[in-house]
Parts: sequence; structure tokens; C-alpha cells
Amino acid sequence: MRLSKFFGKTLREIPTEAETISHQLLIRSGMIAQVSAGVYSYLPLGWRVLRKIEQIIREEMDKAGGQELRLSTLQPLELWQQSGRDAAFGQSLFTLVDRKEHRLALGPTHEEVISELVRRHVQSYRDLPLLLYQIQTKFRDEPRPRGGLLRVREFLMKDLYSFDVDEAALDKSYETMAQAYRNIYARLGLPALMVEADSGAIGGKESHEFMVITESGEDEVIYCPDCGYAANAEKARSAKALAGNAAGQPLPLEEVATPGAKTIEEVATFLTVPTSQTLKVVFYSADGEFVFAVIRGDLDINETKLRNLLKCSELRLATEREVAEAGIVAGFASPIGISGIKTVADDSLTLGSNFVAGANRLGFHVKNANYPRDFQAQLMSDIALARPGDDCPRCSGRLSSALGIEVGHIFKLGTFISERMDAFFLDSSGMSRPTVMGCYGIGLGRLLAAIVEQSHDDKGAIWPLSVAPYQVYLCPLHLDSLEVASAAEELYQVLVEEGVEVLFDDRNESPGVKFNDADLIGIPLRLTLSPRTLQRQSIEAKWRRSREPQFLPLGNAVEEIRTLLSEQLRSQGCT
RNA sequence: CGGGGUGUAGCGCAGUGGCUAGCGCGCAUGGUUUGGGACCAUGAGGUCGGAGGUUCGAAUCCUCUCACCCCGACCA
Repeated sequence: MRLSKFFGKTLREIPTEAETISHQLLIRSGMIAQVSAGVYSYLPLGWRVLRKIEQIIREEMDKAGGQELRLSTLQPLELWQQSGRDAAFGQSLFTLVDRKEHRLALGPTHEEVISELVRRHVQSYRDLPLLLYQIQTKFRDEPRPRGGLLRVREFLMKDLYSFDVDEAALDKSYETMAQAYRNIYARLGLPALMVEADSGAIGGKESHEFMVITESGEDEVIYCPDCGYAANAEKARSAKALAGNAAGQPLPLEEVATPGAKTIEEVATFLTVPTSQTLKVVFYSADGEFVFAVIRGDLDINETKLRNLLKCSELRLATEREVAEAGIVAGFASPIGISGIKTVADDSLTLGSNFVAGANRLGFHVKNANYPRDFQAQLMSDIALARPGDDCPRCSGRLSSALGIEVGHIFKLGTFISERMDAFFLDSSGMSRPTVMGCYGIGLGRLLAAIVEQSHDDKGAIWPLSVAPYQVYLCPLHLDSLEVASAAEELYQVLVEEGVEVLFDDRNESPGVKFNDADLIGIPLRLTLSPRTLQRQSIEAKWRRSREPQFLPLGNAVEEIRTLLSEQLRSQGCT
């Protein structure tokens, strides 16, 4: 491609609306253009990268046994009502009404549509397993799009759905997909960490996310540097230490005056006990129901875990007014002696005894509260937030945290969707059973942004060869020199004939402009030729990533270039 | 949805009641240049986000409204 005829222009200045590096560089290099909040067009450069990413994903899916298909984007809302996930997606669903007043959704994901399809085509266990995938635009009306391509409302996504006869077979499909994902990230030159994750609105039991660790990430990853345990903060566990007198004999309840001591810190200081010797109560509204969440004073509530435990869709802190209306004395509340309010507890209550808790009376707490002697909880589980510095749940290490971009998410869905969508099959004994599903998503645009986030310098993007918009930037200087012009032209023609992807800077610009554009766009290999290099019968070759150029003899430059490129691809793990 | 911010030329910005709205980059034409964003000359390009109001006079003051960005809530 000749730059003189190319659509799209580089920008010298950083557009004001772009804050994250990838957003700035993608706009400045002319890869994408914003249309609306969370809606982008891809210009030729960006589109080329996206298509290469797509092709790598397609190859790995095919290699793993996947079969590509295309599903509808318009989905009748009934499908979502049938699976019951219309509530889970809620406002994120883009909906519209057709001329017959029929309600439709723009697909945010395709489990419903594909289950329907599979239902009609799969009757026997002999038809399973199936790995079906699609690479299509999906729509989600995000509350807040952000960071350029990092979180958008219209996005290209690969989703693969697995259908198996039982859990064991699902485990196998899951592992096949996890490996395919590792291959994809390797080929994209993207270091991605597989972490345990919450399954959110998608539902299901087990799930993992693939994270690229970078400052602009919007997810917190909790990990153990010693044993490799890693999980999204929403999901992460920590080993909860025993409280100081965990082994103590339960003592009688005793009310003590604690004037003005409302927070855990104040109470603990006032009574000179560690915070792990206190109980904390947090008030929530869960789908409109008032809920007490009780946890040991040194820990915090993880709202994702709480939501999962309560199986509710809307969870928020109760307002002061709701607290007052429930007859709660804020700052001095506890579940002791309270009835008629749903109480859920963190299992840390069992890791201690003789706690300090609220007395449900202004200015008073009680000492020696013990579970379950003094109060009960309807639900008890781990609902604590794992924090950096906590003990690792798997080894004796200490947890750390980092921010990451979620570049892939795989789920073991189980049977809840297939049951609702009637996707049953007959097993070998003639019994009707729901297919066991898994789904495996990867966002292409976000992947593209993540690559830039972790592979750039102050000059611009640094694309790995496998996905670079072009492999080579052909950069002649002094184009008014006939010698240079004809040598460049000839080299361009030959390279193109050889199948090398060349961006030919045939503009009559100054060297600085050309070099800066080459760096900004981030083409892996730059070939410079000028009167100076021609005099030495050579052309200069420089990798975007490195500082030092090398000189190739003009005579067999094409051969040398091909060698350079194939060596580079091989070192990237791509063949 | 709550909080904060920004809308003036393609991009980045200046312009707090006054006459024809500026600057830099970019763009066009001509010329001189050419190894890290060159220089000179000439030129094109604006319903100042929109609507309403105040005023002799509004980019500027008031009201409403829309869009976009950031933080939070929420979310894959």
C-alpha cells in the first residue's frame, strides 16, 4: 500500500478525550475513530489488525475442534425471557420494537440463540460433543463505556459454546479451550494470566478470566507470588487467620457502655481489643429486601460473593433512611436479639469467640458474643474480600494485587440454560438429559487495545509481527533523487510480489515526518533507503523494537528481508 | 443514576458584554529544503454544541437542553 493514497492520517497532538495510552495511540495513528460513546469505527489500519487477530483466533478455534457459524444479531426478547436472563442483563440489553410491535434485542451474547439451534439439531448423545463458535458484533448498553476500546457498547467478539453429555466431558472441553486461549495469547505476543473468576450475569459455576496486567486495567487481580494462585478480586479467597482467643471458652454476654464509639476502629480502641475480636454488621438492600451481613471486624464484605450467596440481582448498601425504618441503631447494631431480618454471615465468625458486638442500644456494645450461641444466620459462607497482604489460601505466601484488563473469559455453564431452553438429548440408556454447556468469550477490540497497552513506547505502538497492520514500512528518503525513487519503487514491487505486506511511504516528506509516522503506527520492520545507503549498495533495516539498525546488501535484500521476517515470526511462536 | 469536567476551523487551544472571532498544527498553491515532526510567501476553512431569554449589542450574562470525557455505582 502506498501511503500517499492511504486513507487515514496520523495526528501530532493527543485528542483531549483520550486518557489511556491505547486510546491515544490508536486515535493518533489513525486506527480507529469514535462515533459515539463506546462506539468506534475501524479505519483501514485498525481493521487490518483486527482481522489478523480474528484469523489467529479462528485458526486456534478450528485447531481445537471448533466449527464456525454465524448467528443472528437480532434476537426475539422471548428467548431472553425463556432463559430468565433478561433480568440478569437488565439495562445492558439494547432492545427495539419492530413494526409489528414485537420486541427484539441486539444480541449481547448468544447462548439462547445457539441453544435453540442445538435443541433442534441434537437429539442423541451420538451428536455430542459439539464446539460451535461465531465471531460477531455484540451489543451491550454499558453504564459507562471507557478507555477507548477497553469497554465499548458495540464490539466484535468470539464466542464458542460447548455442548457435552456430562460434567466430565465438559471439563475436557473446558481444558481444550483453556489451552486454545493460551495459544492465542502466545501468538498475539500478549502475556495473559489465567485467574479464577466470578461468572456474573452470564451465570454458571466455574469460570476463569484471562488478564493482561497493566495500570489501565479496570479489574483487580489478587495473586500469590509464591504458589501462583490468582483470582479476580471479586472471587479471590484468603486464608482467614484465627482470631486471638479463638480457643477461648464462651463467656456470658456482658453489656458495656461505649459512648460515641460507632466504628469498628473506635470500638476496638475503646475496649482495647483487636478488630478481629469484634463483629461488623453491614446493612444491604437485596432486591428490595433488608439484609444484615455479619463479618469479623478485621475483614470487609465482598459484595459479589454476597450477591451470589443471596442469589439476588440488585444489591446495594441500605440507605440511612432504610436503616432507621428497620429500627436499627446504626453504629451499635448486631444480630443478637434481632428477629425478622434476614441475616447472612461470613464464615470468619467461626474463627473466634467472645466477640464484641453491638447491643442494639445507643452507646452500648456487648462483650462475649458467640456464634451460634447468641445469634443465627440464615446463610453462612465466605463473603469476605481478599486483600493484598492477606495470607494465601493455598500456601503460606502473602497475597498481592495488580490491575488487569480482562481479555478473555471462559465459563462452565452447566445445564441451567439448556434446561430452560429445552436443549435435551437421549443418552445411551435412552434417558433424556440436558446438554452440559460451556461458553468461551474473547473480545477482539479489547485484545487490540490490550496489545497496545503493554507494547508501546513514547513514540507509538509496537505491534508484534503476527498482528501488525503491515509487516514492513518502506521508507525512502530524498524521493526527488531518481536513484532512490526507482530503487524504492522496484523494492516495493518485488516485496509485494513476494507476498510481503508493505506500507510504502512514497510521500515527499522530510525524514523526521516519515520516521515519526513509522514509529507511531508501529510497523515492526522499517526499511530505509537513501542516497547514502545506495552509495554503499545497501538498505537499512531496523526493528521497531530495537535501537540499532542493520544494513542489508541491496543485491539480495528481498531474500534477507524474508529471512528476517520468518525468523521473527518463529521466535514469536508462530509458524 | 450520583459527583466532577469540557463543548469556539479537521486536531490542540486563546478569547469574561463592543465593531470584521484569533493562534499553533494540519490542509491548498508556488518556491527553497531533506537521516528524527524544515522554511518562506499566498490562501481556503467557523450557523462559537442546540433552543429560548436579557441587552442598542452575546462566544462572553441567564434559563433549559444535548453531546462527550473522568471518578463512583454497575458491568463481560
